[in-house]
Amino acid sequence: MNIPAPTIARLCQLFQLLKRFEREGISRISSTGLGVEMGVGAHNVRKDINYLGEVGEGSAGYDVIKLKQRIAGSLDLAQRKKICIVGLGNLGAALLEHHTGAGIYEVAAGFDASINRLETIQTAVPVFPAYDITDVVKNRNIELALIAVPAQATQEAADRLIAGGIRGIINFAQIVIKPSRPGVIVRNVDLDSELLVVSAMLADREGRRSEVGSQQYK
Amino acid sequence: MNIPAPTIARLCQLFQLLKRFEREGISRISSTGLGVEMGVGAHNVRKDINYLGEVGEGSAGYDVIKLKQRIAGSLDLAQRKKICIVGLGNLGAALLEHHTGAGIYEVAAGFDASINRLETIQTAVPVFPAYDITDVVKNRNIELALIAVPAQATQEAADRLIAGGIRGIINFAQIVIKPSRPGVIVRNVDLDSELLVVSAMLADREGRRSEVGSQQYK
DNA sequence: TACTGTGAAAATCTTCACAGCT
DNA sequence: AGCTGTGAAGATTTTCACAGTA
Repeated sequence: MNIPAPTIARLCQLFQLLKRFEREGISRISSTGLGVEMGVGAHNVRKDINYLGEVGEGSAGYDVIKLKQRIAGSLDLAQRKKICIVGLGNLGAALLEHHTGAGIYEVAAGFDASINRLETIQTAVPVFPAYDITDVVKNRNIELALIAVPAQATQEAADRLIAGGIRGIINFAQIVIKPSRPGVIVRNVDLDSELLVVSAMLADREGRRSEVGSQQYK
Repeated sequence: MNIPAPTIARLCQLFQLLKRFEREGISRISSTGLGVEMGVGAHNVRKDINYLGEVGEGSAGYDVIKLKQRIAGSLDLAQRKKICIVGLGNLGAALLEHHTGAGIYEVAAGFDASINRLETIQTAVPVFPAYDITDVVKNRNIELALIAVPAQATQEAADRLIAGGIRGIINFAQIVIKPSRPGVIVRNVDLDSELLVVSAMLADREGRRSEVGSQQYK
């Protein structure tokens, strides 16, 4: 309980990395090695792992499988979760396929407001009209949702999902969802904003801003 | 120079929000109003804006247009940037369309390793084989790239982009890119990890972890 | 010897409180 | 009166340094 959010994010990244090591047959790895692979310092890796209690073996680094299981156990990552995708436009449809084979999640449903879209889409995932969101989420015990609808439809989609008992949402629209029930975790992944952020960081780091205003940074 | 990264991210979000206000005909807004819309405190909004120097007018909140222009000027967000997309699978192809109409960026090229894919894809964006990445990026002055290729092909794609002079990369694969030249900004947007993070936060916040190990959090 | 685990220091980021402007 | 701008306090996160262990 109460692991800092950045640590949680890095532990998830670490979890994925350990799965790769397992596939590649690497069975033991040091914090330094992990740090290189994750792009963070070895200190940071050890500190993060330390939130889970002791795992390493004194001198010989971490056992890949044990560490992976420890993270999965602590963060409830062991069993597949059911997810759904709301909005089956270009992005939503791509997500539908993208995640099917991943192994971490089962895509249990797709939703779209357009009946026409539901009839023409080619997919093995069962799809439903948007007005069924609440019922389907409830009846199939879907835990997580990806929302890939136009900005102005996002809040309503979220409300329906939450009414059905959804526990977490990843939102691809450039609008902030106001959860109608507390405890729902929302993460925003706005592609346009990501591009802006990269541009802005370049401008800031290089001091290449245009001189529209007169004020300087303090 | 030297604006904190979280502030840069929020300023970009703010920039998008102001564009929406402009479309909706809202011309003036207070820090409180902005905070509600962005899901952060009014203090935070003022502090962020303050990095740009003075903008507000003492008593009456911020002028939407002026504030937007100030952000654009300081963060070099005013003119469209050229971007490209590497990897035209489900996700890459969706991104190709997703961004075409956004207005912030011009999608100047797409790349894929499969010639067959290049011949069959339907798009108005010019597409090229992967081995042309370096030349096309250089000749067309493309500044930013989205990488949506399989994990094992990611580093090579990045190397080619960087050789062509790319300045920023958004990476959709679950692998950390090691830039072959300093100064390139890389942001990772791994969809699987995002889902894991949401799961993990739920587990952590609710103390619902399974008792695989014996240790507790400290 | 090579590595982890962890308290403490440092850096970063957020929140507060209130002076100052319109 | 209502709102911004900002130094200072507070909280959080990262980095460090080194004791402890196999």
